[in-house]
Amino acid sequence: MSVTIKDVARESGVNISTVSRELNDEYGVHPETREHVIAVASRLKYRPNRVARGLVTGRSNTLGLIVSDIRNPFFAEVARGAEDAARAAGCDLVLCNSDLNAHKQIEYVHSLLAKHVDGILMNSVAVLSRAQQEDLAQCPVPIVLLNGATSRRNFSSVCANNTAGGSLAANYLLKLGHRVLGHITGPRRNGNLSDRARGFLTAVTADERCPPPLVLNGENSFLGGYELTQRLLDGNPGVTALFAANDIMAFGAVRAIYESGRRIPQDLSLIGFDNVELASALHPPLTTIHQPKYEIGKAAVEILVARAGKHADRSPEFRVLDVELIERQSCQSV
Amino acid sequence: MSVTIKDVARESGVNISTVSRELNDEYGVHPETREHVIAVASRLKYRPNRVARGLVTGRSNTLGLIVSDIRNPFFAEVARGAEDAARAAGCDLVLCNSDLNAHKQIEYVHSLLAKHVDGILMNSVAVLSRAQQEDLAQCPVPIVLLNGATSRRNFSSVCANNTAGGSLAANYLLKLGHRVLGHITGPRRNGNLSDRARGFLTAVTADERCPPPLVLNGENSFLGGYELTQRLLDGNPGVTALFAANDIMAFGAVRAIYESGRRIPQDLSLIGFDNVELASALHPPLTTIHQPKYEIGKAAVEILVARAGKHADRSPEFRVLDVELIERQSCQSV
DNA sequence: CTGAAAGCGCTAACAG
DNA sequence: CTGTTAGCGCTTTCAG
Repeated sequence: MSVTIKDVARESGVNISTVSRELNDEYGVHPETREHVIAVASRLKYRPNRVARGLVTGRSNTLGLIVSDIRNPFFAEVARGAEDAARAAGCDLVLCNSDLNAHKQIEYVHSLLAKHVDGILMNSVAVLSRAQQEDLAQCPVPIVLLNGATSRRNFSSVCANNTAGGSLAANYLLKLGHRVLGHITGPRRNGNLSDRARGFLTAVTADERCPPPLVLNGENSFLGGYELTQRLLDGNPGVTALFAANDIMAFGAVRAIYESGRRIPQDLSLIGFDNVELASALHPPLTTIHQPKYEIGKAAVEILVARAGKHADRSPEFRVLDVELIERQSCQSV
Repeated sequence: MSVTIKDVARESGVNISTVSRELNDEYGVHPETREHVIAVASRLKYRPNRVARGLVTGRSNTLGLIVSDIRNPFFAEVARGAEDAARAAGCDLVLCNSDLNAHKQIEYVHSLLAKHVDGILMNSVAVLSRAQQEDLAQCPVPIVLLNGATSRRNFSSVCANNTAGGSLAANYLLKLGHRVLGHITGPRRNGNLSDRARGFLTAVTADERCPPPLVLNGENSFLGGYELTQRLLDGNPGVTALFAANDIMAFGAVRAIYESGRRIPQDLSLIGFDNVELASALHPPLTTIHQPKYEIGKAAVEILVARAGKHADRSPEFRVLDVELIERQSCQSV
C-alpha cells in the first residue's frame, strides 16, 4: 500500500486533521508544526489520495471532453487547448470519442457523471433527440458545447463566428470576380457547418450577378470532400470557385480537382475553413478561414471551471470567437 | 445530492450490502430480490458512484495517456486506438500532453498516481534522467511505453518495427535506382526515429554503389522538415531521393522541394513514414511506410489492462508490430 | 441468501 | 493552533 495521511500523522506525532489542514489551508497551522509535517511528508514521499479527497469534497478535479473523433485535427487542436487550460486549473481531462453517435454520447455522459466529473465539454448535442437534450440539461454538472445554434440556450457554448466566416469566404470569392460558386459541406443540421453554409449563401444571394450557388451535403471527411467534389464538377463544369466547409473536406476536394484534370487555382479556386496546420502544406497552399481552435478549447474549459462546484453560478455563457481570412495560393481572380 | 446506494436500499427494503451484491456479483442474490432491487434502482435512476467504489476497491478504472502532443496526427490515432480499447475494458482515459518535457512528464505521472489510475501509457521516457527512469520503474502501477530502444527492459512496450521500416524505405529507393540518398529526421536519441535512421543507414551502407547517405537532424515537425530539406538541397544538389522520418516532416519537405523549383517525383523522390490520413491527400500522394498506429494504442491498453490490479503479473511485455510499404506517387526510378 | 459492521483515505465541523 | 469525531458512498468480511 501507498503511504497515507495516517502514516504522516503518526510519524510526525500530530493528528491527521493537522496534516490535512497543512495540506489545504494556508492558515491555522503553527509554522513550526507545519515545517515538521512537511518534512515528514516529503521524507515519506506522501501523495494525498485524490479519489479519497474527491469523495468527501464532492469535487473530482476532472473534466470530460467528448468529441466526435480526436483524429480530426480540429478536435485535436481544441483538445490541446482544453487540456492546457484544465491543467492550469488543476484538473484532469478525460477523453471520449463519440463518433457523433447518440448512444455513445449518452453512455459517455453517464460514465463521466458516475465518476463525478466537475464539468463536461461536448462538441455537439445535435444528434440527440429533443427528450435526450432536455435530460442533459438537468445534468448536475455544467456542460459547454462547441457549437452555437442547436444549444437551445440551455447550455453554455463557445464557437467561432461560423456565419461570418461563411460570408467572408463568399465575399472574397465574389471580389475575385467569381460568379458561379459551389459549396461542399457535411450532413444537414450540423450546427457549425450549417452556419457556415448560411453565411455563405446569404452573401452570395445578396449579389444579383450570381446564380444561386450549388451546395452539396455529404460526409464530413476527406473522402466526403473528394466524392462531393467529383459529383459537383461532373454535373456543373462551369463552376469557377469552391468553398469547402472545412479543410479536411478541402483536402479531398484537391484530390478530386486534380483527378478531373483541372489546376488550382488557374481553373478552379478553392477555399477551406479551419486553417489546420497542414493547410499550408498543401500544394498549392490552401486559402482558408482561420478559426481559433486552441482558444476555443481553452475558453470552454474556463467557462466550465468557473461553473464547477456546488454553489457556482450556472447561468449559461455564450462566447463567439472571431474568424479571419488566410490568403494563400489556392484562389485567383477570374 | 444524487441518489445513493442507501436510497435504493431503503426504497426496496433491503440492506445496502444486498444492493451492492446485486450490482457486482452474478450469484448470491435471490432472483426475486434481485428483480425488485433492479426495478427500484432504475426507477430512482441510481448510478453507482465510481469514486466511492474506487476508494474501497483500490481500482479506479482509469488509465493515463501521456503523449508529447495530441495535435501530432500519429498520437491522435494512437489515442483513438487506446481510448477504444480502454472503453471496451470499462476504463476512462485521461489525456496528458507533455511536449516531451521531463518536468511535465514527471508531474503528470504524479498527478495520475495521486488519482490512483490503474496504468499509464507514455510515448517515451527518453528525456528523463537515468535516476528518474529508475524512479518510474518503481511505480506501483504498470507503465507501457510506445518505443522500444530506451525502455531498458524495465517497462512494457509496444511499437512498430521501426528498424525494418527504415530498411524498407532504403531498399525501395535503391531498387528504383537511386544512389545518392538523403534522410531528414528529428532530434538525436529519439527512440523510434533513431531506429528508423539506423535501419535506413544499414541498408544503404550495405549497398556498395552508394556513397554514405546524408542525414540531417532537426525538429520533429512540419517546420523542421521544411528547414532541413532546404538545407539538404542547398548543400547537396545531387541528391535524387529523400527519406523523411515521418509524414509530417515529409509534408514540410514537399514545401521546400517545390520552393526549390524541383518537381516530385520527376526531380526528387520522397518517401515518408507513418501513413497518416493526409498522406494520400498530398500532391502527389505520398509514398510512405505504414505503421499500425491505431493498433499500437489498442495493444498498449490491452497490455496495461492485463497488468492492472493488485495481484496481476507485472512482467514486462514487448510487442513489435509490422510495417508495410505503401506505394503511391512520390517516388519514381531514376 | 441477507444483514450488521468495519473501513478505504480524506475533509470538515466542533470542541478544547 | 490542534485533537476528536463524523461521515463521503461504497465493498467486504463475518455472522446469522
